[in-house]
Amino acid sequence: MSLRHAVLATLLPGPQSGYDLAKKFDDVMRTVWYARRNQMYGELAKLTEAGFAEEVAEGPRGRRLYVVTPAGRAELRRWLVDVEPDRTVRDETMLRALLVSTLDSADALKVLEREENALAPELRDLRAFLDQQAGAEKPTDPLMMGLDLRARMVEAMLGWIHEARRRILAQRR
Amino acid sequence: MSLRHAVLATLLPGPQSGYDLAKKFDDVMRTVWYARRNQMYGELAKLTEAGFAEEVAEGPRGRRLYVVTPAGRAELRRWLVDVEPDRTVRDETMLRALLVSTLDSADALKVLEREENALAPELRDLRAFLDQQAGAEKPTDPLMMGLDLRARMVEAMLGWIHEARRRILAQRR
DNA sequence: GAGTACATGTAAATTGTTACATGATTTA
DNA sequence: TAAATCATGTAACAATTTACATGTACTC
Repeated sequence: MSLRHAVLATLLPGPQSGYDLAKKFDDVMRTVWYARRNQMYGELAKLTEAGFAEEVAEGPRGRRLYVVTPAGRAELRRWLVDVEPDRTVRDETMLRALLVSTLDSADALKVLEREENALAPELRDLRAFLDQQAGAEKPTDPLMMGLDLRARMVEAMLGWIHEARRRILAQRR
Repeated sequence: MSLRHAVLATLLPGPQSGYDLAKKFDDVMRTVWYARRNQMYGELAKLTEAGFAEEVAEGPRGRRLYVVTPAGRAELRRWLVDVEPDRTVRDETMLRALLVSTLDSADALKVLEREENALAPELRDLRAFLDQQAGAEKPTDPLMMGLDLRARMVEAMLGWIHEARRRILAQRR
């Protein structure tokens, strides 16, 4: 049940609506803990009921703004520091990578190329953004740290793709 | 719905029971697509109903052995080659890494250290196994390729942890 | 005034988790 | 013969996905 804490942390910077959070999940959280728009509203309701968030204002178009309560901050800290992490993984990209080796070499190379074409531009954009932000005031900013981690992950995946291709081509002869 | 294809691929090498598959998911698939023991039985039933697997024998203790049918092989290939991958991620380790920056520096360093202590031995074991297997006959074996990918991912995460620690300590002064 | 983006939800179906139930065979 | 491991499942609950429903404010 990590969605609760992902939402709590995303709400931390200040009063935001479910819609605002959904956008942040699409932009920043997507590569870490994906969630759909309609999950936000349910989670905000549960968070409010539990006393970890509260509604502070209503804006135009029925917009409801929430903030994290002190109890919510404490809960987030408790979860990060005291709760033993659930290290189980469910990553379709990795699963597909693993299963590529069940294909014949032509299919395998095709699939690997598609992955590379999806990941290479992402890494380029990440690197460009991070380089541009280098030397900024806040090097420990969650966004910066998160994007740096993502860049390292994508780089590792691309390195693996090159190695996989090399092995498949070597075995062909 | 990747479980279906993860099970199909795991069943590929030959006749196996739900129990056998569960063990493989615990050992090898754990770092890619985790699934519980009791999910296997349900998935095998669905796979059989869909014609992608079939029961071929009964062993001792009610052990039921399944194999992948030709239709199952075709389905696995179709999914890998023709179905656009779902690249959404849900990774608690990455989520926690991102949220570490919401903590004060003492807590953050503590949490980073715990992660490092969990990952460093895993990487050591992976490297030892891969080095030992280097030069084996089957360099494109799914297990080898999967472990190589996992090693690269863990390495990337450890690199990020060191960078995160460096930034936190630098900001302290 | 039309189109776009904003904004919040609900219902049904699927997938995954937790807890429990049951019994067989092997090994010490 | 007791304990460990093998072996399959079900029921209730929680999380997630998909599809739908509804209406508001801004911008051209």
